[in-house]
Amino acid sequence: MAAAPEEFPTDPAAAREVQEGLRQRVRLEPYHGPVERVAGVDAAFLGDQVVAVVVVLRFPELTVEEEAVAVRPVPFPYVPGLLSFREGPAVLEVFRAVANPPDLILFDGQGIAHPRRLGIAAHLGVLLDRPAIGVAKSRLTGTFDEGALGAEKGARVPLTEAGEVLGAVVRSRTNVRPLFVSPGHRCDADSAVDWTLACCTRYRLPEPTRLADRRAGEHKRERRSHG
DNA sequence: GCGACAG
DNA sequence: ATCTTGTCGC
Repeated sequence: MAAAPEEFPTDPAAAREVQEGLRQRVRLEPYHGPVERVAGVDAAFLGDQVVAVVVVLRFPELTVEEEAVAVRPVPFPYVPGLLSFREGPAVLEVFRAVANPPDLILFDGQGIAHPRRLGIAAHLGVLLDRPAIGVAKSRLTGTFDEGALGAEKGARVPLTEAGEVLGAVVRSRTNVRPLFVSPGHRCDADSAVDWTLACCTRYRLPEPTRLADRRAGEHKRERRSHG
């Protein structure tokens, strides 16, 4: 069954209203697991199509247990702050193909570190009703003390806005650009950072998100050459 | 009015 | 996000 149209409007103004309503369903609380499965989600674009990928890993082994792909037409333009309306429908569809529900989900984007506190990880975390974390490669909103952020892996400094803690800027690897981690749903800033770091090995991106990103690229490549 | 702006 | 090879540096 397709998502109800009112949940994913085609109009930016209506989309912002949906966010204002859903933000009230976000639950910020410590999350201590236990985690047996961690999923990574990512989306890629090919022409007018969205390629959504979810990779489920075993934790703490971080070995791939299953993956799924969904392709759908792009439903919304890219508008800063409304990313989930562009990738959300495809992501929800790909999750319907996942056999074992993951205990935790890592998204490529913001959690509550968003203008209306409903980045893609918060939005989809609520709809999927699962602990979710936003792991973004760059900042959308919020400020942080750049000088206070150490260069060593594990270093972190709070990302705030008007005194509110939105998440943290985290060094996932020594001497690499930091990640912007924020809770999406059913976790808080500290646990979000801890779980994210627990999924980081030798790369800047945590394994779940990194593998989903790689898989999305592979599917695009083969889909581009064939039919 | 002038920037900033996840992917 | 996407168009794209080799190359510099830890």
